[in-house]
Amino acid sequence: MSAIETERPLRIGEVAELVGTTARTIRYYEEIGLLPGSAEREQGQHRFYTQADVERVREIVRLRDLLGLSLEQLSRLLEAESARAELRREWKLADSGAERARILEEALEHVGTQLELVHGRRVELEQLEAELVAKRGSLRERLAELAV
Amino acid sequence: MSAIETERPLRIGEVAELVGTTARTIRYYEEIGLLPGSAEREQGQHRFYTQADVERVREIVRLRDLLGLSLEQLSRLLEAESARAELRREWKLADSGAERARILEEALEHVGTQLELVHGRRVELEQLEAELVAKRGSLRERLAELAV
DNA sequence: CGCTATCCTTACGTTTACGTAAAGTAGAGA
DNA sequence: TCTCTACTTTACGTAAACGTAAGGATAGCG
Repeated sequence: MSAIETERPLRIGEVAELVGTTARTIRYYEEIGLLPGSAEREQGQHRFYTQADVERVREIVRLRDLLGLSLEQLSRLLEAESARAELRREWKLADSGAERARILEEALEHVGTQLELVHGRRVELEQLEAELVAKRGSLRERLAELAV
Repeated sequence: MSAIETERPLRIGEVAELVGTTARTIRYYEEIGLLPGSAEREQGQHRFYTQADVERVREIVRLRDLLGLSLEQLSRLLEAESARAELRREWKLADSGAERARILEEALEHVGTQLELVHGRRVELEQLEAELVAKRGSLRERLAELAV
């Protein structure tokens, strides 16, 4: 998986295609603060993205599709990610172990929040699936009984 | 769970409260064909619901919240339910075993469709959950390493 | 039979999550 | 340096899923 090319910057259209969405959507997500939007970009200049950015967009789309949250709720849930990006920067500057521990603990909490939500959803779906399986079983039974 | 009272007909407001939604939503679902809407009701008369109707609404809301489908997609998925209600009526008239077998088989297929979708969703969520658990694990590890 | 709460229909309003069009600009390659 | 494509911003459009308000009718109770 290592790179032939050294992180060629991607344009918004390429990112969109890679992720399976549209440029408009990516701009929109930036507009509402779901995506960061590089600070050193001035009016009119093109947006450029790294591979990490692509991953981020991918994750957002994934969560959007899997959990049924509004983008605002998703935004709050992803303070996690936004914060983690921020923390990664801080990480490099932090020298004391205590500093680093604090950063890791925050990250842990964020992941915990996400996990709770995802776990809850999964359990609900599992429950529903079980009920459907049961229903199917009973139908099959009745069908078998008819075939005596 | 047996009844003190014999199926008192419910009004739309009661149903809404029981399910945790609004009367408007129930009317809307009827409007777009997601809910049947009793045929023998004339212009201006109140809607009345049975306990079975409540269950149906509950299931719709549940599916709406758990799967991220549009109401139209949900509608198609629930041809299942609508059809099954219809089939239940037919059931009482059907005398030949072959007839009954056909009805059961159709029901089975509908349940199968739903199950496929729900199962797929669950697997995706499970995958996501696993990834999050892994992430948490790695964070914990790094945190422990700091504390040596 | 009258009262009142809840319902009815009709219709316009609202939010979310983008789509789409227009007019102009940036940037990679020849 | 020119050119062409993919980008930029601005702004209006839209579909889905209801919310809400108005004006009037119904159903159960006393």
